[in-house]
Amino acid sequence: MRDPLVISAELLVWYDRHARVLPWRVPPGGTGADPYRVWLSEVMLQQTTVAAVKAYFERFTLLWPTVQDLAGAEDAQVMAEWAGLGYYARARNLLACARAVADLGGFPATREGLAALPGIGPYTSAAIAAIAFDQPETVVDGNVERVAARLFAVETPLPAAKPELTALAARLTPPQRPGDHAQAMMDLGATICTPRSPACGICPVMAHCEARASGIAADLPRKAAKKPKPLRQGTVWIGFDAGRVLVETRPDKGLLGGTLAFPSTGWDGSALAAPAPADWQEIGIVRHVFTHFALDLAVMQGRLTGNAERGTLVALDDFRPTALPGLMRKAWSLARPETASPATMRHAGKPSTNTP
DNA sequence: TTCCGGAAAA
DNA sequence: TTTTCCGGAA
Repeated sequence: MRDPLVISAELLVWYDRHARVLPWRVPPGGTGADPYRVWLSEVMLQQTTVAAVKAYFERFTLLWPTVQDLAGAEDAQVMAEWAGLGYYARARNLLACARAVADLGGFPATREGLAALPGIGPYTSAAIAAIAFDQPETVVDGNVERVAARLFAVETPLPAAKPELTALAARLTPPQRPGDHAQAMMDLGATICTPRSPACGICPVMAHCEARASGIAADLPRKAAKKPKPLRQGTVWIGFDAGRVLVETRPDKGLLGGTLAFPSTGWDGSALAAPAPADWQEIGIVRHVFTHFALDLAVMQGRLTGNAERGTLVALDDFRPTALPGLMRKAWSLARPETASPATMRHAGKPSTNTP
C-alpha cells in the first residue's frame, strides 16, 4: 500500500458527492447522528439489503422514536413488526439490547462498550462507534472485505482472509472523519465495487486498485467452496374452528425462534402428531430455503373436531399474516379458511373452545 | 438457480 | 473454529 491517506482522501471526495441518501444517515461531513437510529439501522442491515430495511426502519422509528420507547415495547409486537426481515434472533437481541441501553442511561460511546451488548458484534460495534461517536474504528462488512480484497489483490479465500482484510482496511482508516470513511467504503462496495460486474471505469480509487491492474477484480474476493444443502421435509397444520385459526409462538431458541407460526413437525422428519383432531387434508407443499438446508413442507388444513394439544385459537379478524415469517406466509397462502370443511361435518357435542 | 451477507452458540 | 440462523436480488 503506497499511501493510505491519499486513498482515503480520494474516497472521501467521492463520498461527499455521491453518498447514498438513507433515512438513518446524516449527510457527509455532518455530525450528531443519533446512536439509536444508527444502531437500529445497522442491526436491521446485518445480512439484509438496504432496500428491504427502509420500510422496517421507518415503521420502527415511528412506533418507537427512542431507545427508551423500544425498551418498553411488548416482545410480541416487536416480533410481529420484525416478521419478514429474517434472522429472528436479531429481533430478540434488539429488544434485550434496548432494555440494557435504557438501564445504562444511553449507548456506550466506545467499541468495547458497545460490543458487550446483545446482538452487537465486531461489525456493528465498530460501525456505531465510528458513525455515531466519531471514533477511529475500522468497520468491516461484506462490502469492505470485497473492496479491500480487490484494492490489494488478496487471493486468500474467505473466510480465512478475514483477518488479513481487516488489517488492510485498518491501515486505510483515516484519523479524521472515520464515520464517513466507513460509510464511503460501504457505499463504494454497494454501488461500484459490486460482487458481479464491478464498475471499475467510474471507481474513484481505480488508480490504486491492484486487482484492476491485474485484470482480476471481478474474480475477487475468492471464496471457499460451499457445501451443498440437504433437503429436509416436514408438515405444518393450519387448523380452523368457528372463525378462528390455530397458531403458536415458537420457542425462543432454534429456527424461526420466537416467531408466530402454525404448529408443525420438526424439520428432520421427527414424527410429531397433529396438534388437534381435525379432518386434515393436504392442500399442497411449500419449498423454503434456509441458510444450511432446504425444506419441503407439507401443508395440512382442517376444521377442528376436538381440543387442541398445542397452540392457541385466534379470531381470523385479529390474525395478521404479516406477523408470520416467510415460510409460514407461504403455507398460509395455500389455506382457504372459507372452504375448510363446514361446521356441519363436525362431531355433534364436541366443544368448540379449547385452551392449550 | 445461485449468490450475498453478521452474530451467537456449539 | 464450525455451525446455526432467512430473505431478496442477480
